[in-house]
Amino acid sequence: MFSKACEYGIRASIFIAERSLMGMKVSLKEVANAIDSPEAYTSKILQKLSRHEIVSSEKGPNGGYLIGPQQIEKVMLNEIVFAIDGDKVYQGCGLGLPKCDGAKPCPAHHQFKIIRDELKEMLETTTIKSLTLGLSESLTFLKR
Amino acid sequence: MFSKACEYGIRASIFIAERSLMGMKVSLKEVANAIDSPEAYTSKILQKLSRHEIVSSEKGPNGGYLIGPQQIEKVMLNEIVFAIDGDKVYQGCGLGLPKCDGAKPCPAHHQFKIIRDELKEMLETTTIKSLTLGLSESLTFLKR
DNA sequence: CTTTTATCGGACAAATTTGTCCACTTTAAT
DNA sequence: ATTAAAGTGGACAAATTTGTCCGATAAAAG
Ligand code: FES
Ligand code: FES
Repeated sequence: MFSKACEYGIRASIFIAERSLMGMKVSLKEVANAIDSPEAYTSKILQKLSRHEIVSSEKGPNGGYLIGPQQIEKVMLNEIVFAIDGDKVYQGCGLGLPKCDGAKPCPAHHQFKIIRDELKEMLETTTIKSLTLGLSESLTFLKR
Repeated sequence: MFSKACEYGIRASIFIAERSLMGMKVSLKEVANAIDSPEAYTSKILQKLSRHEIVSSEKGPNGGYLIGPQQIEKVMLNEIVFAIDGDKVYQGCGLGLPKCDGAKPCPAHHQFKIIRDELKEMLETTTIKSLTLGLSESLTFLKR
């Protein structure tokens, strides 16, 4: 569905959001450990999210990543997907034609459009914050 | 959503099915041309579909690919996806955890499960034959 | 039986994605 | 000021996916 980079990005954002809600910053090492991802690779992904102003980063001792109080209410899943994977989820044809185009559709356009529209709706209405809810009670997990 | 190989595989199957319904066989070259795919790569994919008994192949002069009269009524989209991409569509976690597992779910499991179940349902109930319908009237397209 | 035509399958090559390393910058603490 | 602790960013490496080449195999036609 998404690239591995995007999966890491979402998991990382959820973790940072959870800690930010508790008023904490987290280091790269903590993120990588929490979501079980390669540290340096995760760093690249967080840089991208930082440039897209989805997460904030602070350098120096006691630095780390966080999501500010205003941002945390607003960041939707689709922003992270868009920042990392671009618009291929939105514009891509299920059968691989250059672009999904209802005016010249592939044979499965109708079937795929239904699914894709629902996925889009889900991504656009799900906040990162809402995804942190089950974490502290161990109802949900960021690694296994 | 799917690998490129899988996209080629579905497009190829739809094309072969359309011709098979007209009682024709098609050569590798015709397939690759019809779906705008690299010939040798398409060959690998058709071999895989052939080994999974989704399409039939015949060697020698007047050889080519076809889908038999019984098969064409039965082949569903999900069989092609499964033959090429395996069960990652079915078992994969949306956030990249090793396996989607409701007993130890990722934070977005609920949201993803809804989408994935619908995708699964769609793939399992859509026949290749049904996807050929708009082709001859140029209502749908296998390449652009 | 030979030739021609087609798929089969293994080895190889290119491109993309994923992952690593290290020098650099920024910032806080001493 | 100096040092140590963090993220930054560029170059590189490994792995995976995508794509190519070519000889082997099978079958029909002459
Ligand atoms: S054209 Fe293929 S999904 Fe829309
Ligand atoms: S565990 Fe992540 S989608 Fe089910």
